[in-house]
Amino acid sequence: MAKNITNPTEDYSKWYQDVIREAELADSAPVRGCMIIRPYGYAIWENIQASLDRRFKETGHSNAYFPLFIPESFIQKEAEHVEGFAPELAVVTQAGGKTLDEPLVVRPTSETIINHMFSKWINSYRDLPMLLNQWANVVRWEMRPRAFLRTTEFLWQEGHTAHADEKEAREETERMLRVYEDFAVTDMAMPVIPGRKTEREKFAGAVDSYTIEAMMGNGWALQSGTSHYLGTNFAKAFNTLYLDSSNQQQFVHQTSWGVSTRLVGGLIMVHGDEHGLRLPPRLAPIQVVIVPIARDDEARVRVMEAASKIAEELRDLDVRVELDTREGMSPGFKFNHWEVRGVPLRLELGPRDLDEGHVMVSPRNKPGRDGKFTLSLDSLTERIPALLDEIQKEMFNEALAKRESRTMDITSIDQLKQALTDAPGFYRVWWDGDSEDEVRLQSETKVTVRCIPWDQPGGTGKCIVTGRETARMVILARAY
RNA sequence: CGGGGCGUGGCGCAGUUCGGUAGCGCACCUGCUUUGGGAGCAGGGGGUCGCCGGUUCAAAUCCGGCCGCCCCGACCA
Repeated sequence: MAKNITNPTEDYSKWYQDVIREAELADSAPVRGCMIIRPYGYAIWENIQASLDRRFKETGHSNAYFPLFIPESFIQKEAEHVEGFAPELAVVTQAGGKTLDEPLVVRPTSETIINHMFSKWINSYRDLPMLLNQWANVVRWEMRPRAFLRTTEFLWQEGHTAHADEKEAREETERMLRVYEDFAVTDMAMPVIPGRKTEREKFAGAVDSYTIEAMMGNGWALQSGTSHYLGTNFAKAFNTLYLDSSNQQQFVHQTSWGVSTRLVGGLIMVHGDEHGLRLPPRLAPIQVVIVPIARDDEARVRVMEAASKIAEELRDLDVRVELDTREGMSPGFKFNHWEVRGVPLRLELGPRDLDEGHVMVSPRNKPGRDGKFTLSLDSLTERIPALLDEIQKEMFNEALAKRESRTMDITSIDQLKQALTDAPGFYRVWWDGDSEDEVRLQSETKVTVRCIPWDQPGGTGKCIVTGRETARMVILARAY
């Protein structure tokens, strides 16, 4: 097995950290909970950004940038918002050698500062909808940091929109969750369950929160993206008003939505295996790596020439190719090097292959000798892009099959407890409980209501906690 | 904040019980031989042993204090 990587079945948390280290995705920082995102990890994030940014623009949003520092009083203007965020704020009280008159909060999210500006910019219904997004870093002083999944400072995008009425704002909320769903499925090859959050799990300050929930390799859930209908809560706190066509003052209806570098953690845990990282081709910084194999100088010249030509031809097709020209390393070492880093396709090219007019192809999702096959040199430009598409689909199907095999229908608390030890995963249950029931369930079993899926099975059943007949099915799981 | 563990070259660790002036594996550098699944040999560089204080002829080791990190839990994207 892979050196230096704990088997995921043995210790999942350790495996996760091992993969991050060995694939050189991130390193720990001198400040607790903070993380250095290394070039390879950052390249994945850049691909995530590029793909999402395109989708945001396609749905009419523009990027802007709001400041890192927010007056402390802003946070306090919306009651639920303060309550939710106060415990995890980093606050600057000293600057420029003086104690500040008003402390500055390092943004945990930007609803307040954005509303402050919206209230200045929005005057008329003609100014609406206002559709903004920003790529930024935020800080939340969480108690329990985990690389990528919950770091003190993290990178994300936060969309903030203002609309004339509830209907339009709710459509936006749903639209953006669908954008996240499509991104997760199409680019991350990560199946997700879109749905609504319960009262207890929703965003501090929102009327309704929606989420996409993904299952990680250990059966736990990862909240992978959220979209909130904020109603007029922030508009009221910040007086964000517009004049409608009949000259009446109205509060705007707002949304906010975000995904973060947490997605990189999701990518690791949905697809990673005992050999390390596996990246879906659409997000892989390197989609194809060519490992040249040469015994002597003469062979080296021949092989390098052929390899360079292949690399060039594939690059012309916008395939992200790396030619591993490093010398003095055995092919085996290189194979492992790229496997740990999750490169979807590896081409091995030596004198023998050249003589026979082909390359050896090793797809990362079928590691080892058994998964290898040959492709003729003249078929590469046609086959490689197609293969990348196939791998993308296979990875999604594999992840979906895994999730389905670990999703069960549960009808009682006892059955739930049994399932938690036997088969950690997602549990579909009928649910008519309230926040208190959720708290009780969590303290008893550690699971939480991940979401009320949009896709409901229909029919009714007995609620797992109250015993009442209900038409609402929810997903329970342990969560990161 | 509660529970557990750990601080010794870049990484992983041994040495601490019983004080004697720091070692192993990997990585790194040089050379030669190698190269189809993590190459071999030879040579080499790198550590005030988390910090402060104490005991002692002598402290990684003993004593006192402090700091930090990791894991598990409550909180959370």
